[in-house]
Amino acid sequence: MPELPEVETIARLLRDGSPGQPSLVGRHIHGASLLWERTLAEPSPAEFASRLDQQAIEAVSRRGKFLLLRLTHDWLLFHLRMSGDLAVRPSDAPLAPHDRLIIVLEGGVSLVFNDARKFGRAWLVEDAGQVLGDLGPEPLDDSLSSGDFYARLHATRRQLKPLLLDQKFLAGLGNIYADEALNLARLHPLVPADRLTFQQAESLLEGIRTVLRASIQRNGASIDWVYRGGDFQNYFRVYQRTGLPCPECGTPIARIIVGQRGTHFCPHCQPVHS
DNA sequence: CACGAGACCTGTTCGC
DNA sequence: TGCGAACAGGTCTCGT
Repeated sequence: MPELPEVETIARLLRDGSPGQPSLVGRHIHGASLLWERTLAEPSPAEFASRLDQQAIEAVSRRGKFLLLRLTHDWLLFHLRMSGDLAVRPSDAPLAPHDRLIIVLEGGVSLVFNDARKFGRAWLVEDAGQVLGDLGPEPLDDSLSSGDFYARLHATRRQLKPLLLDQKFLAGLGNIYADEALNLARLHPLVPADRLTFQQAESLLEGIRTVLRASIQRNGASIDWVYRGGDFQNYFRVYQRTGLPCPECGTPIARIIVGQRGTHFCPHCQPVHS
């Protein structure tokens, strides 16, 4: 589940709370338990426990697919990878399957990191930049102009699909939204980036922003057993719709493998040339 | 520089 | 029903 819209949804939930679910902002940390060692990227478990003590959560935000908690002295960062999830639970709730890290807060609530596949990671660091350093621009940030985007595309000959998945090129897109954005822009996933015209670059940026905004509006997409309450999966045009008719022209959606990732597109609306 | 393969993991679904 | 293969929202590292 976790690409930019899903991480944004979780960040908003943790920051603003929801009916019956308090906000995390302003809460002091009363301890932590690490149930799967490798979930903690840094520091050591012992240092983690001692440094968390006496800090409070000051702010919650997102950068790319990272969830950022600004603490009194440090930053607590999470990356959900494939199956991670963050939720607030009563501190006396029993452990659930796949719980990996629990941060106990004041007021009888805990922040729980649950992750079936164990790919997700948490960092406690003084400087968030040391973890986020290489990330490309935020796609929804107005300071990214179509001129900038065109220039970035023309700096490489890489194929569009793998390029959009590269977090150094642009932060936050994953397999779903890369496919959806290319479809909206009517661009074939294998086209070399430096072959796009200015107009095509513009419409790709437009497609990226359109699909990300639409998904955030629907609280992201929920697939399989990881459920966040979002329903953008009901609005996919190509992702995981192999063989189903293109919403634009009715041509069956094709699936190919690009960079070892399933890639979905309409062979008619997204031709290889022009 | 750019690409592909393999690793890290568990769970679900599909084909025989 | 059973069983193995394929596949899944991500990223890192290594070899060519």
